Amino acid sequence: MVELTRKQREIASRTAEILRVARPILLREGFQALSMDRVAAQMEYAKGTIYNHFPNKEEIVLAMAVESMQLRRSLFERASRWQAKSRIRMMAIGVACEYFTQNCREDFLVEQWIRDHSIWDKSSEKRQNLIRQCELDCMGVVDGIVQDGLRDRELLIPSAITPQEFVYGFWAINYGSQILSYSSPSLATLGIHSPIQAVRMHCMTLLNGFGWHPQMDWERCQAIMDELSDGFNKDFESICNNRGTA
Amino acid sequence: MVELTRKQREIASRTAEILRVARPILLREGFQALSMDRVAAQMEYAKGTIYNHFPNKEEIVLAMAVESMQLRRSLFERASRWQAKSRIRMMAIGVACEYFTQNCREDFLVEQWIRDHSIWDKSSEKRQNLIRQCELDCMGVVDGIVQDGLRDRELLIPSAITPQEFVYGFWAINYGSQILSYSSPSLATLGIHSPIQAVRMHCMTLLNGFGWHPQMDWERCQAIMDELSDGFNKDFESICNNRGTA
DNA sequence: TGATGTTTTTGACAAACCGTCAAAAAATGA
DNA sequence: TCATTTTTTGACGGTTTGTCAAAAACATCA
Repeated sequence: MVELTRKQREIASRTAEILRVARPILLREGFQALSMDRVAAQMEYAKGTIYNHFPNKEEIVLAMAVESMQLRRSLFERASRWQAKSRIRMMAIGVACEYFTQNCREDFLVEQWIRDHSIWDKSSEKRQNLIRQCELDCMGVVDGIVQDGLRDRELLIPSAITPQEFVYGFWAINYGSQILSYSSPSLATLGIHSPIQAVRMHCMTLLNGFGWHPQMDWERCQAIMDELSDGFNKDFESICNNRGTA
Repeated sequence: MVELTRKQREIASRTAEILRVARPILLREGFQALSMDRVAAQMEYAKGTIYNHFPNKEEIVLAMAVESMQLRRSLFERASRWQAKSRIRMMAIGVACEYFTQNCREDFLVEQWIRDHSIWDKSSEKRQNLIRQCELDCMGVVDGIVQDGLRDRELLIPSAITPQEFVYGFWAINYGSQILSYSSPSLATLGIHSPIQAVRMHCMTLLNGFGWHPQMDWERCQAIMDELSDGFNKDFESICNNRGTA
């Protein structure tokens, strides 16, 4: 049953179309403004048809989030394949995070919604698992780099924490920074003009502090990060454009 | 006009009562479940009366957030008054964060809602400013500690970032961790069993990495954090209980 | 081609919610 | 006591959600 009838393909493509229509509504006007009526009207279908694709609007949001997190995972995987010492590859993940927040802003924002329990709980187990899997995969990619660092004796993690908890710190600082820089009422007023530079500096200090070789100073760190940015830009772009094809 | 009539006092106290009723609905069932009808029914008032207190439900959420952020500010201020070297006082802020997340879980969750633009934008300027002020104050408290560290030459911040951006890193890691540990689908599955310990470790490494004296190892760090916890517990508790009196 | 059965689409419908406002009720004060 | 002000009420118009029987479109086969 690999063959799909014309009708079936039509339906499948409409699922994607719904997400395409729903996305700007969610992003620009929030979850409340995203109504089934409105999506239906905009697509010139009856409301019932939309309900054939998604049982409720929460599920639409989760479906969008799956796409976004799969994109993030792709960027992480690409970054992790960089041919360099483990620490540089770890920094490459940071570059992927920066890229994601800056160039895939909409996807980053969509990711936020899944943290809302009332949205999460109304969604199907199937999509919840897809998201869990993505999160697991992302953690796995970074954990792989850490494991390489440990194996090559370029890094030594204190016995008080697990490698995953080590990763968690970077996750938290990046994630926290992204949320704050998006939603905090005017960081500039608080004296924070370049949150991205600040996070770079903190990550460098952390990596140095944990003794991950090669150690480096700010100048060298910036040079490497910029080099990584250049190296990835084209690849990242094509990943962003070709997504959904897999 | 300092004197309030009985009626006026009645009305004022009802505002607080509304928040008391609305809070568990918001926390347990989310923003959508929080309806004016329901609050009114539960308080045995007509809906119009609730609208006399708040022009919409967004404003109720922001009012709750103001309370929560004022509590956070109080905890920060208390922590910052600890008589010790600047670095230890910085760690005291970390303890306040831990306390807030663990013992004032509901307040922490309420804080989240203000990051939702559709809620923020519908609220009154007055409450928005109250929240901005709280955030500014919190930053100010921590910045004060950093300034003391700089003045006493116990800390030297790289010229590439501002003192506020230095603070930002700690804000981000704590904030990010709180959000992740609350909403990430099962951190334990990812191998993260003690997010709080992990954050402690990362903060210690950061503070050491920036050369903030006195430098310390994990054992010493834990000892100090535990001591701070003990020192604050009673004060924090009474702050939590007496809030709203100011 | 046309008759028959299946799948898909449709939009009217009940229930719930938001925010308004004129009228009713309560409080105030002379 | 009665006139004036303040507060409360709940019915109302306009939306939204999710359902479901009927209509339309499609597939299959004689």
